[in-house]
Amino acid sequence: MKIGDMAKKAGCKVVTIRYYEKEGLLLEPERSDANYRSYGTEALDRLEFVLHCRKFGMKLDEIRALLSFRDHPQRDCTWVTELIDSHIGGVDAQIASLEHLKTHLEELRHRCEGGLVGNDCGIMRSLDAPEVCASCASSHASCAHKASTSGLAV
Amino acid sequence: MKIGDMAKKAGCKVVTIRYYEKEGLLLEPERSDANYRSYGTEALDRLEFVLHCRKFGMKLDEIRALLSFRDHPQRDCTWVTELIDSHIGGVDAQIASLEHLKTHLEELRHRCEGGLVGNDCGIMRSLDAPEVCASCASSHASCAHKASTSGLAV
DNA sequence: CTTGACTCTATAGTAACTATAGACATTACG
DNA sequence: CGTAATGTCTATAGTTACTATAGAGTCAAG
Repeated sequence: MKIGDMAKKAGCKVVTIRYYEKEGLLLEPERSDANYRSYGTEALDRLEFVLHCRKFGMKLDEIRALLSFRDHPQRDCTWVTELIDSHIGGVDAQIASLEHLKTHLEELRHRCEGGLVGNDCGIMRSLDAPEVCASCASSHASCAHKASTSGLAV
Repeated sequence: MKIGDMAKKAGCKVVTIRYYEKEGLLLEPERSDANYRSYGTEALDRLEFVLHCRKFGMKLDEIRALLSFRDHPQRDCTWVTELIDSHIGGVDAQIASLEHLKTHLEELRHRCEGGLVGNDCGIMRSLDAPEVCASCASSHASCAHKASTSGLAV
């Protein structure tokens, strides 16, 4: 199986496979006479594992750890459940933060119903000096987590 | 006002100010004899405008456009409301995607209640070959938007 | 046999910073 | 007044998970 075939089967791009290989997530495959990568079904399984993990929002570092666990299953997989738990927590925090942001954006949106002159636009004025909302001023509950990529879907 | 003072007043880091300057969001300030940046209140206002926009999740490119609108207010600010609207849409999509991801993570989490042996861990098995969920298989509704930074809070 | 599709490597770019290094300036303390 | 801590300067590299590009070699179909 050549790299393009595997990409098609796994539903990812060719460059992604090469990238994962360079990152050490995928093993270096055999090469053909023409130096083309040649894969078997095990390599495809491994790639799909990685892609599934990505869909669950895991970072490459975390996937690296999961792969080594997959390669050498130890006694206890407690840390795997902890990883998932912490992911759920992170997703919760992101959702909360986005909900909060949304209320602010909607508030901002209602400052201007369009067509107003620029130097009297309510939105622009609000961007100059927005009111502080209670939950923004007092707590940092919704600001707790770091920015991270989202937009992953299963 | 030196750069550190302004950073303190605006609540951002010194490096961020220098970065925004290099990106053309902030004007190049006067310099002291020792080549230190020296700012007035206008510079602080502009910085705060930028930071407010960032809290609303806007990209530096968008802020650049808003700044030039701020500098030269034209007749019509319709595009500002459109910008906000599209941001609200983006946030909605992100929330939907994260909610969807969360259900999958929770589903995954329940595969293993901890303490199981690695090579029979339900989570690991699911990562090898997860079931396809209806909304994942059929539609790409929740996968529509690109990954982007979130975690912004006002 | 040539044309188009596929593969290879290496490098640079993306977004919005963060971190580091090395040098100079200023401020506080004793 | 000296010195040590802090603040400022520039330039460069690193972060994440890819994406894009260039230039060259390989393969399959007509």
